[in-house]
Amino acid sequence: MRDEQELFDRTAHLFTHADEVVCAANDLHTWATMRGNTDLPQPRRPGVRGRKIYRPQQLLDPASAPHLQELREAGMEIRISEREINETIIIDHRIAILAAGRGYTVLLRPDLVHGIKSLVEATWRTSTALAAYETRFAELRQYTPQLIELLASGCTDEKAAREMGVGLRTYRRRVAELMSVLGASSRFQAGARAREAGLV
Amino acid sequence: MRDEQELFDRTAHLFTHADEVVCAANDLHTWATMRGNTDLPQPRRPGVRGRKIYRPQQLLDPASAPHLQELREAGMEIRISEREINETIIIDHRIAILAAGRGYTVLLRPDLVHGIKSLVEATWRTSTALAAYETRFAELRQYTPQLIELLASGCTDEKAAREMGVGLRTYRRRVAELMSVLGASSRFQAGARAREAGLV
DNA sequence: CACCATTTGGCAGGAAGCTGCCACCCGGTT
DNA sequence: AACCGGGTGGCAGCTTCCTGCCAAATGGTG
Repeated sequence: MRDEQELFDRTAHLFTHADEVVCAANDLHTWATMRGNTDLPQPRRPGVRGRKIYRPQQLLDPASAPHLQELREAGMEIRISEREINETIIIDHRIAILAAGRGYTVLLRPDLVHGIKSLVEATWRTSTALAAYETRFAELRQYTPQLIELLASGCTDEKAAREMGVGLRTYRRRVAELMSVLGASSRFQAGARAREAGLV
Repeated sequence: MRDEQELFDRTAHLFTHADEVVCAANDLHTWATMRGNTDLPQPRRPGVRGRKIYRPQQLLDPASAPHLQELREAGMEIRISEREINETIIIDHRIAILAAGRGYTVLLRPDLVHGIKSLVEATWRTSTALAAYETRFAELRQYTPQLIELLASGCTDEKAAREMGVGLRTYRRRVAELMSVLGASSRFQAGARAREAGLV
């Protein structure tokens, strides 16, 4: 298929009957169009499972916030992947749609779909729930990157504080703050969670 | 294709001319057979890049050690993925081979291959270099899962040591050992790397 | 059993991390 | 000017973490 319109026209019926949809997207654009035409995966029927994988950039883009909100309200599970992902949709374990160049390819062969599905599932598992990101990260992202980088570099608090031109007390205060935000009670835990959240 | 033999017969020439091979396998069996018939990806020509992704189980299986050794000597890059992966080979960005059920499928369409490749690359990136594992992981794995779990739980060393029925000194020794394996000089860093390696 | 290597864990002393207290500086308000 | 809320950072005292040292336990070997 050559463009989104064609994809949309020919797959809309698949979505309306789907019991399970997994969808990975590098940018909102792809599915935004579809959504713009008709709220595609929505309205969703109860008992239907929908999952989406996005990239962190989406969270920083204010324009996409409403869309995410919409999806969440529709009961979608949303995760964020730090890794580059290929645009992919999998429907009911039976149908796989891959973005290829600027067209799309629909795969139906069960064995192929299964293979692709297992790859997507792997990405899903290594991704982070949106909630873990969003909750307090938006406001955190402004001043913590350097802090986390220093922490992750493994140097002592003293060096780190000097590095960011701040007193030891202040540095530690910020670490404590960060840990509280991450809900961590040890630095190891904090490190794990930071990494989990893709902040490292 | 229906079985390994057929796959082997029909793809051998691809390997001998390949400049880059990426390969993911859940068990050695798949490619072991091929290797048994003729040292397949080997002998490898200089300048050729070969990458393989395995599962941690391989490291525990003594039978596979020689094979891994062989691959490494052939200059293969080997990584370990904590995640379930689908058997996949990608040759020169042009050809993808997927295991499907008990047969195999060879894909040639550039767009499809590219899509699959990006998925495999994502898995590659989230995987851990064999070296990081093997060095001391084989023997470490017996008691580190619990250790990491305790560390990640955020409790103090004292509680953790009691929890795993071991002296405080021993517990800390193990933590130090783990950190050394992870190449971390702070617990935060260790947490981040452990998470990165999928050990959490 | 005696002998060895390895592992364990208590102890001690030091390094790093944590936090309450408080004085200080700064921009905004009254 | 006096006042105030918020961020800063030195200090002190405490907890936690780190590690070298060594004695005791453990587990094979000869």
